[in-house]
Amino acid sequence: MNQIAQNISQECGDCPIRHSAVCARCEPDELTRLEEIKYYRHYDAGSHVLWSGDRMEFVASVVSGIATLTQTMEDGRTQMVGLLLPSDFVGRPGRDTSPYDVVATTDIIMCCFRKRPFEQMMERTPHIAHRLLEMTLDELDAAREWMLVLGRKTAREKIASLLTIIARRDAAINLRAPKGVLVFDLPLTREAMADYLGLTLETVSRQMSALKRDGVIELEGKRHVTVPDFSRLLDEAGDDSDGGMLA
Amino acid sequence: MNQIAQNISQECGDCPIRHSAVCARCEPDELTRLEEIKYYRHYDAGSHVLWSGDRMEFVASVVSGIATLTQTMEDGRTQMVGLLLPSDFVGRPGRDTSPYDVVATTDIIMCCFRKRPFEQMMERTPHIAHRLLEMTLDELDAAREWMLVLGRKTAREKIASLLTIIARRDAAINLRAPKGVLVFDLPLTREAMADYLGLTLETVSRQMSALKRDGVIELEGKRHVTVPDFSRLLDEAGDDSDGGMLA
DNA sequence: GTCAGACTTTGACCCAGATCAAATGCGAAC
DNA sequence: GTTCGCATTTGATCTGGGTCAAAGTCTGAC
Repeated sequence: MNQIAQNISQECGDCPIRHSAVCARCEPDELTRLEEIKYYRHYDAGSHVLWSGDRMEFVASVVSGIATLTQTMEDGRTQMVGLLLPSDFVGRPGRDTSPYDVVATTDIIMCCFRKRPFEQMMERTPHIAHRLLEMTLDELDAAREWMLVLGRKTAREKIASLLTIIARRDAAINLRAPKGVLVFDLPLTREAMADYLGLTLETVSRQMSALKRDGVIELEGKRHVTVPDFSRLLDEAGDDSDGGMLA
Repeated sequence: MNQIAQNISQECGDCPIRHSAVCARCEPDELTRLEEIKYYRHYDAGSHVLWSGDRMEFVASVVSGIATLTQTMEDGRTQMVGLLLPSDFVGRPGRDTSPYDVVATTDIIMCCFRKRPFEQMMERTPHIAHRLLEMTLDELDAAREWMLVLGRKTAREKIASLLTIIARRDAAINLRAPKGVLVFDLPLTREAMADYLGLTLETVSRQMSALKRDGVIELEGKRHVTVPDFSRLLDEAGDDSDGGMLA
């Protein structure tokens, strides 16, 4: 299941998420102190990072890979409430049980900090607290955006909205503007997409087929997606024409 | 429309939200500095505090009354993404246009801070930044809880969930435990409830009638609600039996 | 007291998406 | 290369909640 990660002792200075994670604003000396309390951890695709109700021993940043935050009702209905990408933060200072299941969708590496030392450090270094506030506000905006999707959009618009988000993220990683032709891989199964969108996997599949039939997307295999015209996809998502802006 | 509030110059020390708003953690001297940059503002029921896209000149705390945060699509579909109760915070340091409409549901009084001075003050007083982080994390949890409601619950469960929230809040204000018999007034119209729940007002009305018929609630007029057995209501909401806990 | 207008309830019907069921890939293990 | 298991697609049917329409009901203004 979960092993202590490869002993490639990484230095924060070389870290791929150095400039976007919770440590983004830290000065070199602060980074040094963080390095003392951090450790890496690897999780296999499909394994649980945290179970809802679990005691959390640490907070962490996703270094690589993708994880999901989900809530499940007693009868098994589940709703994804967050998609964790590299640099996203897991856990809440001052709380010690997780209200959500955190599941690795792909193999992931997490940069973990034991909770107590991290909390102490947060009190002493405003750079961390400030960055965490900023990230939390971004997540809150994203959650509210998603409430509109869940509450008011049709199945087709929901799918298009999700594709839009993934396409944007992918473009951002590759330092390209999200417009024109875009190509990316879906990091989620149809079932995970359904859990994100409040749909069934059958409906997800049907709407993917419909978008393909209508030329909004092209599929190669199940996961490899080409968007011939990003603005067309935006229209399908029902978003404001300008497409809004992310942080 | 909006007038500068009654000139009852309030002192922070006597403020009803003194211990739960963004200023909750402030020391007396910090409060003094806040008092210098704050001003009260009154909005009539039904009026807009902010329009989506507006430049925000201030951030603010709700002192009394209820406001809503909503998002609207071009074709008019709207989704409420936040319910602002006394002590809740409006606005985001570091951003200057509102992504949402903020509408006063009842007459409200806001304690406003001009943005620039507030931001400067936040940098100097960690008590404010820390409290704001805490409040934002709570809101994020609430938003995620709401994603489960929007994505996976039936209309009846949605209504019961909303009633649960309002009943809990009301019990908290009156310093009573949320259990047994509860009585409160609905602060929202059927349409606002629908916008919150991702339903139509007709469905809201039908489900309210159904809950009444089934003895889960009693109605006196349209707004005055009696819950004879809170645990029954919790069951209807489909929440975990323990009812979860709020901050 | 009554009138106008907004809010709410109720009914009839319809449809998007759920449910149930069966094929169809498709990759990993042997 | 065959087989097993899983993800996905597709089809048939059902239904919860939406839509359209018509009554109530309440409140505040006069």
